[in-house]
Amino acid sequence: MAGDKVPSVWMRPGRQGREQPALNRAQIVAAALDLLDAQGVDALSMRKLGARLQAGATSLYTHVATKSELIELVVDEVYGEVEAPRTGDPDGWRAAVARCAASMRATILRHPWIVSVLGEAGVAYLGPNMSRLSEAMLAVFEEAGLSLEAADQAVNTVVAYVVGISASEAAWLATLARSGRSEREWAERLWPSAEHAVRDHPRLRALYAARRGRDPRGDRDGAFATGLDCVLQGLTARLAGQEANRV
Amino acid sequence: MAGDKVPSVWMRPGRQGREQPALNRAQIVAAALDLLDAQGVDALSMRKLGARLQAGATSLYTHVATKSELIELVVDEVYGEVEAPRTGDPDGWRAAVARCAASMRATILRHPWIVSVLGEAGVAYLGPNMSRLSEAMLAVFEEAGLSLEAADQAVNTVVAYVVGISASEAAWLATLARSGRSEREWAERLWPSAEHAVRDHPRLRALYAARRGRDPRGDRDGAFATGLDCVLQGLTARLAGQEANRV
DNA sequence: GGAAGATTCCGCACACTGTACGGATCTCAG
DNA sequence: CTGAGATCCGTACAGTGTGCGGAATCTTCC
Repeated sequence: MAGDKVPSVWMRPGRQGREQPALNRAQIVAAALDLLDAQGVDALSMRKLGARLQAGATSLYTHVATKSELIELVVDEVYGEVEAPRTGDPDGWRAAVARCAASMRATILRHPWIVSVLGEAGVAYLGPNMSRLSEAMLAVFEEAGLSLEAADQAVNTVVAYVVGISASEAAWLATLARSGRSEREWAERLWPSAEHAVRDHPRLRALYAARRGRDPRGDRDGAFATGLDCVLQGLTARLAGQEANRV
Repeated sequence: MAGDKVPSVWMRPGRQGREQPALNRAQIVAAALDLLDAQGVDALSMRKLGARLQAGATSLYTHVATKSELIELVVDEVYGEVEAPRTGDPDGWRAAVARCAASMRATILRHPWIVSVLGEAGVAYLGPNMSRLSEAMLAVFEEAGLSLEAADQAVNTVVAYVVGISASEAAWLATLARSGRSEREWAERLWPSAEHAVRDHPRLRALYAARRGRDPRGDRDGAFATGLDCVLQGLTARLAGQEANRV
C-alpha cells in the first residue's frame, strides 16, 4: 500500500527537494511562449506545457488562474518585444512611429499564432508591456502637436492598420506552417481552387496571375511600408489642419 | 463546389423517412451562424450544432469535411452581409469606400466572435463573398484612377484598418458579452486593475480618467470615421501624386 | 418487379482537452 | 513540536473533434 504511490518528487533528479519552489509564473509564461513558437497554437495544452516543465498539468494552476490568463500573460510578453518609439527622435515623429510600426509587424510575424489568440486575449490593454507601448506612442504624438484625445485617435488608427495587415500576413504564414510546405508550392496547389473562386472576377484573376511568377516575400515589406505611409500622411494632414484651426 | 441541391428546408416531420436529404451545407452553415451569434465561439461544437439541427454530431461530416472548413464557410457567409461598393457612385469613390467600410465594421460588430476565429479561417480570401467584395473594391479604386497593383495596395490598407479597429472593438464587446454585464459596470469593476497597470503612465491615466464619466458608445463611431478619413486622405494624396507622375 | 450501388445518417470509440478537488509533501513561524 | 500555508500532482469529470463500420434510405439499371 505504502509503495503504491510513488513520491514523484524524489524520482525527479534535477528537481527534487523543495529548497525553492520549482515553478513560477515567469518560467511558465516563457515555456508557453517557446511551445507556441515551436508548434503553434494547437499544441499549447496544459498537459504538454506541464510536461515541458517536468511538472504535472494541474501544478500550473498554482501560478496561473486559468488558461486564458496564461494566454494574456504570453501575449503581453510578446508585446514586450516591440521597440517602443522615443520622444525627441532626431528623425522626427514620423520616422519614430514608422520604426515602431515595423517592429510591431516583425514581432507579430515572428509569432504568427498570436492572431488565433487575439480574440481570447480580449482586453490585453492592461498588461504592463502593452501599457508601456501605448504610453510611448501617445507621448510621441503629443510631442508632434496633437492633443491627448487626438493622440489617442492617432495611436488607435496606426495600431489598427499595423495589427490588421500583420494579422493577415501572419494568418497566411500560419497556414503555410501548418501545411509544412513552401510558399510557392502551396500557392501552386491552391491555384485551382483560387481559379474557381475567381472565375467571374477579372481584376482578381489578373492580380493572381501577375503574382504567379514573382517572389511574394519581397514586396510584402514594401506593401506594408506604403500602406503605413498612407496612414501617416493622413495623420500629418490632420495635424496641419489642427494647427490651422488653432491659428 | 457549392451544393446546388435545392434547399430541402421544408417539413422534416419525424426524423426518419428520408424523402429528401435532411441536411445540407447551407442549412448547416446557417445553423452554425445562429449558434455563434447566440452563444459565442465556445458554444460551437459539432454535437451542439447537430442537436440544433436534430441530427447526430457525426452526420455533419457528410456535408462538411472538418470543423475548420465549416468555420471558413461561416466566415464567408458573414462577409456576404457586407455591402460592396459600386463603381460610378454619384458621391465619388471616397464616399463609396467609406460606406463599404462602415458596413464592414457594422458586420463585424454584429458578429463579434469572428475575431476569435480570424486565425482559424486562415486564408478565407477564396470564399465567393470575400472574392466579390475584393473585386468590387478593386473596381472602385481603379475607377478612381489607380493602377491594378495600386488598387490592390489601397484595398489591403483600407481593409487592414477596418478589420484592425473593428476587431479591437469586437474583442471588447465579446468580453462584455461573456461577463454579461453592462459596459459601464464592467469598466467600473476593471478600474482597480487598470489603475495599477497605469501607475507610471500619466497619459494613459489621463485618458482613462477622462473616459470615466462619458458614454463610451457615442464616440466610437466618430473615432472610426475619423481614422478612416485619415487613411482615405492618405490614399487621395497618393492618387494625386500618381497623376502628377503621369504628367 | 428486384438487385446493385450510392448516398446519407449515426452510435460507438479514441485520444485529448481544461480544470475542480483532495491529499501529499514541503517550508517556516510560533 | 505544532500548526499554517504554500506547492505539487493523481484522479476524475464533462466535454471536444472525428475515424470507422454499419444501417437505413434513395437511385439506377436490369
